[in-house]
Amino acid sequence: MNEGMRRVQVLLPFPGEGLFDYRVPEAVVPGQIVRVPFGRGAKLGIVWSLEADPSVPDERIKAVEAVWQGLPPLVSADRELLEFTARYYLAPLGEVVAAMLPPALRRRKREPRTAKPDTGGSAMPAGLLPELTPGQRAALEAVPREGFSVTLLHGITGSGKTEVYLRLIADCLARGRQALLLVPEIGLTPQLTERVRARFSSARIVCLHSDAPASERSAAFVAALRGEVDIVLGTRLAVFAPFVRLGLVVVDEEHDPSYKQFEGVPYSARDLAVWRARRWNVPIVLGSATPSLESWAACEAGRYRRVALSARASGQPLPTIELIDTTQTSAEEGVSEPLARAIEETLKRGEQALVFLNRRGYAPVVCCGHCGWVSRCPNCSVNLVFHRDDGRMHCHHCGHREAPPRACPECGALDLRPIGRGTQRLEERLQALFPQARIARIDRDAVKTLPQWETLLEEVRAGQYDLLVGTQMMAKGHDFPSLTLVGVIGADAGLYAAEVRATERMFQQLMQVAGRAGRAGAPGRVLIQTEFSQHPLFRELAAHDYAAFAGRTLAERRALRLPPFAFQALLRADDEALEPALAFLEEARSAARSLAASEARPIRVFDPVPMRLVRLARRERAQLLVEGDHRPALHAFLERWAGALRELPHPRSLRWRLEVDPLET
DNA sequence: AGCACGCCGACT
DNA sequence: GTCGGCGTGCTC
Repeated sequence: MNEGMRRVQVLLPFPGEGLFDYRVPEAVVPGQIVRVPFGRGAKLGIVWSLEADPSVPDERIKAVEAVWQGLPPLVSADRELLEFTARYYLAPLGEVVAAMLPPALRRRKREPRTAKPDTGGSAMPAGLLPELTPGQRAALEAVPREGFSVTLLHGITGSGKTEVYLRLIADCLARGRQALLLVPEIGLTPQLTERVRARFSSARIVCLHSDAPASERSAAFVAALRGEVDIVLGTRLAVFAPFVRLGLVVVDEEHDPSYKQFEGVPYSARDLAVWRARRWNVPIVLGSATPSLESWAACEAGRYRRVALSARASGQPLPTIELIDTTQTSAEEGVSEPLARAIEETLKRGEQALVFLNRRGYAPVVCCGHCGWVSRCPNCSVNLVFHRDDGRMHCHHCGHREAPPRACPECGALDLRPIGRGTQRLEERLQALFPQARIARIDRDAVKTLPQWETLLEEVRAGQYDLLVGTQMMAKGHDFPSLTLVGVIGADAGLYAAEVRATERMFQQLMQVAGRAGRAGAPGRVLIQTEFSQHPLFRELAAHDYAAFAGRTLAERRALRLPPFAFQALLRADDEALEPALAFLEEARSAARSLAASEARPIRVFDPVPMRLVRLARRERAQLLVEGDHRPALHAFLERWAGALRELPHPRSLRWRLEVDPLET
């Protein structure tokens, strides 16, 4: 081996473990960013260990192309974050580092130039700060500024959680430390981004999210690695942003399912954020009006602190929430008489109303009135949704579209009807009821791009619309000053669903959408149409009593040994047909049973079953659930099981993946 | 993931 | 007779 060179292990973004040996100059330390020859090309990697793998002969070892000396090495806490992620989610390390290194940076041939000496300076808040409410002041006093702690900031909508985050961040920056602020979706929170920028106008802030231009992501990563950043604001992928002096982590809307990654390594950014805060020994704040039951239970167990903000910052009362029993009142074309009357009164007062229906399109299915034929997707096990705008039937899962047949393909009858209702049909109905009203429909079909969305939000705020029809896009934290009425249609879907988290989701969504009503001026009113007005969920919702909902639901989960009182992993398999997928899972189950037998603590291995949405994009899907009451024990089992799974033979066309802490089972 | 090599269909 | 399909195998 060459003089002055040593052999080290380099971690590369790669589908497997990604650890390869290279020769490097003596001075190299772990964490250093290097560019290495790989195959015919080259890759960016991280010096991982000074211990090389002796089984690879020296003559096969290449020398690194360049050590990017201008970049400080990734600190050990952040290297350990990658290792933990790989271990916890049973993913190869190479795939995890691929989630961290921005693609544009990986493509770079040369090291990025040393940055302009950016004035970090004071980075202190600019201008006059809003006066804190007593609740906010108490919350700020309750959050420790040093050492690891998890605080659940349970603040009702409009209670001023953001102001608490901003003060904590200011405090963190004042101590010369960096803050990480995670948000569910940047696109949906332009207001938060603006507020952070306005408040810390002299701070170095980077935004990290998957829609950001590649070069921007790359530059943000480099700046963060160099410690030339005060605040990292971003979506789930920002949980991997490198830090050099992290001082605070904030996860806004911590219950939001978009913290969960589905493609690639199936990680939960919220959970990793907590791990990261612990490793860095810094406080983390999880904020939500409707916390996840996981976090709520952690408070009950004394692992997290809970701080409540229970009054609106404006002093406004919470909206009144009333139910409309649709078994008693007919809801013609979806809009009941009491709701129609309430909308009319609202419009008369010159205020805005929102009707929430979480189903886009015109009608969820087209049906033959003669033989009962229904429009099915050829690729998925779902009905095709009729859309009025292009007059075609759409699959909301695989994107398939087709024109509706003139006559029934089964019986030839000329009696095809759109059945049920989506936002387009609701809009039509509302326009018929209120011909003068200016209606905006807000769903993914009407709002396709971020600029479009921002323009529309602006127009709504400027009062260019009287009546809004929207899906869950509408539910997330936007302020509409003259919106005083919210109507909810078709809220019952989650109520008796088999999904463990269906009611939790539904409660969260209803509470979020209810929070849109009456934020600035007049008091808000929420009307919910339901067939199940006696369900306790609605009583709790009407009382704005999240604690009651959480307490009742957690008691149910405890009794049934469901999460968060059990830990789960889900093995999914898909293939062109269902049988091979089930056969693979059957083998996997046998392996699991024999491994589980030798575990000290019980591991429950369930039967392979077809997934609820069994066919998706021409593939048939099945799954197998395993559960344990003790997380370390489940993990010990999962590690052994994952090893066995990799040895299991299966047809080439079959794909499988193991998901730890699945959100949906 | 890239990017080779490697054996079977329609074309300048 | 070639150009090119993507199956599978490897990368320190």
